[in-house]
Amino acid sequence: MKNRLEELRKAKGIRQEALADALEVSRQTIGSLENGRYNPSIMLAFKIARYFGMSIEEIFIYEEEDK
Amino acid sequence: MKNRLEELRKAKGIRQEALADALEVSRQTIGSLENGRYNPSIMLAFKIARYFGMSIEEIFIYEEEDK
DNA sequence: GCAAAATGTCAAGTGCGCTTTCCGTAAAAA
DNA sequence: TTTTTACGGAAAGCGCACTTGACATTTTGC
Repeated sequence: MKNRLEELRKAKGIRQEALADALEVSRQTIGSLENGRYNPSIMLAFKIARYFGMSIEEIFIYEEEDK
Repeated sequence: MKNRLEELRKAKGIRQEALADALEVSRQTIGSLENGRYNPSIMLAFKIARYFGMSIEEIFIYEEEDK
């Protein structure tokens, strides 16, 4: 799964830490999502989508081949 | 988080086991989601949405308060 | 060039999503 | 009544999402 987190965050001109605070998660979680180390839980995905005023599908790109 | 899984599954007239097979998860996972015992991972949410031809937001209803 | 700010990343710990296995119950079929 | 079908639910185990903490590296601004 790919995502547009880094792109969207930079478009807002905020730091990882500020986004983390707004979403009530740790800075490491934001960094890990941006770098694709793991996928968000669905609750966090909803929070992120709401924060950016977009749908989950617009931010997270589902890719078949999973693993 | 609430979801419309049971409603959508019944509208399709299929059993929990058939849905589980289609989504490549166990029957217990479907039952647990329908009864709200836990939330799906975002990968499973994407699979479910694709299976029903709907968006994640149309199937899973995000609710603030939770735990 | 230097210091501070922002990000990358590792390690250890907690909790949950999902699995397999097993048993209980209700309703329909026989 | 007995058997079969569909669902509910619990227990144990595994891996991943997320945390705190610490340190390394890159980027920014003076």
